[in-house]
Amino acid sequence: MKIATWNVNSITARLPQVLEWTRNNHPDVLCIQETKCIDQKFPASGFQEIGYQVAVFGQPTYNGVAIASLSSINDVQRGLPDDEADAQRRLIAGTINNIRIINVYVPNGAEVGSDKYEFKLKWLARLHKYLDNHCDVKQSLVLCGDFNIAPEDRDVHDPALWEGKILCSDAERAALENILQWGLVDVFRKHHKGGGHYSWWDYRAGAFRQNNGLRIDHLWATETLAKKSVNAWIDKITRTLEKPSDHVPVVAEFAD
DNA sequence: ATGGTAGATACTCTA
Repeated sequence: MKIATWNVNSITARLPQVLEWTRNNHPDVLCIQETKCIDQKFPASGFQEIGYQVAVFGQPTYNGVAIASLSSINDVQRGLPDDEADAQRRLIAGTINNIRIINVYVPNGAEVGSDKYEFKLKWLARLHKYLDNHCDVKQSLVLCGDFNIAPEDRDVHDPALWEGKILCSDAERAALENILQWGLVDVFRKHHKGGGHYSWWDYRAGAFRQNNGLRIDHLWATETLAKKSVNAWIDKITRTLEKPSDHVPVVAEFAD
């Protein structure tokens, strides 16, 4: 079972690239963030043509999440249970081959201390509450997506530069650690202990060229599933393509 | 303290 997560920064702008990557890498499940696309316009047929079905939860211009899967997607949930009707669309969950998949696009937070920052911390607390009240830690479960947080300094190209900044602040890291403590394992870190592994590079100031990246896209699993993890990797090559997303796929493989 | 780029939508907002 191969599961991947990728913030594509617009599914319509990235469709040919996403379909080609999916055909070449053939994940069982691809969790997509920042689709920036209403459900009626989601290019579902493109995925169907290569053997995938999709579950989508989008909105115009911003946010939006989707799951593409080779097998059927059951018990789909769109949004957090305590979301307002017009809430930003940042979570979609479904059960595939008896694995509960929770795909999230955590708010960016803009700047430490801003309203958006407070919204981010509250959203993370609500995600934690969702796990507590609606998920089973003993089940095979994956929480993956764009977390918009680098958990530790080894996930940051220049920790001194980023210290206390958005994506790296203590409160964000603490909120993330609380969610991990619910009973999840960072599957990438099971296989790679060192620094220099990033999943996002800013479009600006030649960040990718200088490898000025952060590891903010994650794939976490409950212990039941994590112990079956045989490999995990970040597919950096997609960032070198023409018109790339600013994020690259994170992939994990599990024994059946 | 600010700029750099990209995407969608409508000339601005978000990241």
